[in-house]
Formats: sequence, structure tokens, C-alpha cells
Amino acid sequence: MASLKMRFGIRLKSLRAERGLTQEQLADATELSIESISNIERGIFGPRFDNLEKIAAVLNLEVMQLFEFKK
Amino acid sequence: MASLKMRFGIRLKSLRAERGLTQEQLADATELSIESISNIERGIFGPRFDNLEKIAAVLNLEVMQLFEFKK
DNA sequence: GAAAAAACGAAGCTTAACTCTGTTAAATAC
DNA sequence: GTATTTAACAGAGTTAAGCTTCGTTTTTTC
Repeated sequence: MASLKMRFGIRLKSLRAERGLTQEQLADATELSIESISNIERGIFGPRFDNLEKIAAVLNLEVMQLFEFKK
Repeated sequence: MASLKMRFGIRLKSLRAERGLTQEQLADATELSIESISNIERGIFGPRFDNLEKIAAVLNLEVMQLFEFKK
């Protein structure tokens, strides 16, 4: 199975799209660079815990929901 | 509210205790040091994504369940 | 086919994650 | 009530993941 980073990235991309946000808008709101958002969504790296919190807050979700994906 | 690191640590400690594992046993199984397990449980730091996967695997849980805690 | 959005590459920085060693404190057992 | 085990805690060092910046290419959308 794909790595957690990959699955998380796909999940994030999906959640962002649902909300009609661009990577740039999410980057601004989370105070991350657009490049970081891109890297996270492509599974290049997984965000640190502090950024997990920021991302969930911007998407108005519990952190748990960011990890809600099929096996 | 407590930081995500703190809440995660409390959750991990609880899940480990449920299974009757010591920090040392969890450390061995995840190939982390006992000190890292202790630091994670106390909210000193949050594990990286690769270690999140290992921890979930050892506890026989989905990663999502590690983030299942009250607000 | 222009414009916007995202993928991709490479290189450098920062700092959090992780380790090691050692000491203290708390819990469990005997 | 003291051994033994377990966990908290401190400090110091390493490493590598996360993050950034800049620039280019590809894809999407309009």
C-alpha cells in the first residue's frame, strides 16, 4: 500500500478541492509556502504536528479527519 | 486547549496501556528508543509520519485512531 | 492560446525529531 | 519496606525531515 505520506497528501488535496481553495490560498491561510502545500499533497513529505493543527483549523476539521482514508 | 502533541501523547499512552505494553516493549517493536516513546507520550514532540505508521501498525490500529480524542 | 494553477527540480537552511547517557521518582511486587 | 521495574526528566549531540526560495515546465481551465 501507498505510504502514509502519499495517502495523506491525496486526502488533503481532496479536502482542499472540496472547499474550492487553491494551493496558494491554503498556503496563505496556514502560513506555509505554496511549495510546502504542493509537496505535502504529492506525498514528498508529511507536515509536522504544529502544521497538522493549522491545516485542520483552516479546513475546519478535526485532525483525525485528515487521516480518514481507505486502506 | 492542549496542543496536538500533548493530546496525541495522552492518547498513545492510553492505547499502549490498554494493551499492557511497557514503553520499552513499544520502543523495541517500533524501532524507536524508549526515550522517544517517553517524549512522545509526554507531548515533548510529535512523531514523524514514518513513525506514525510504525506505531499504528504495532498497536494494530489505523493511524486515524491515534488521533481519536476529545476536543 | 492566455492565464492560472499545480508539478517538478535543485539547493540551502532550520529546527524538530531522534538518540545516548545518566539521574531521579514513582509504581508494583515480593 | 525494600527490591525491581517502569517511567519521568535533564542535558547534550546528531541527523535528516520539513520547510523555504527561485526558477522552469506541465497541466488545467477559461
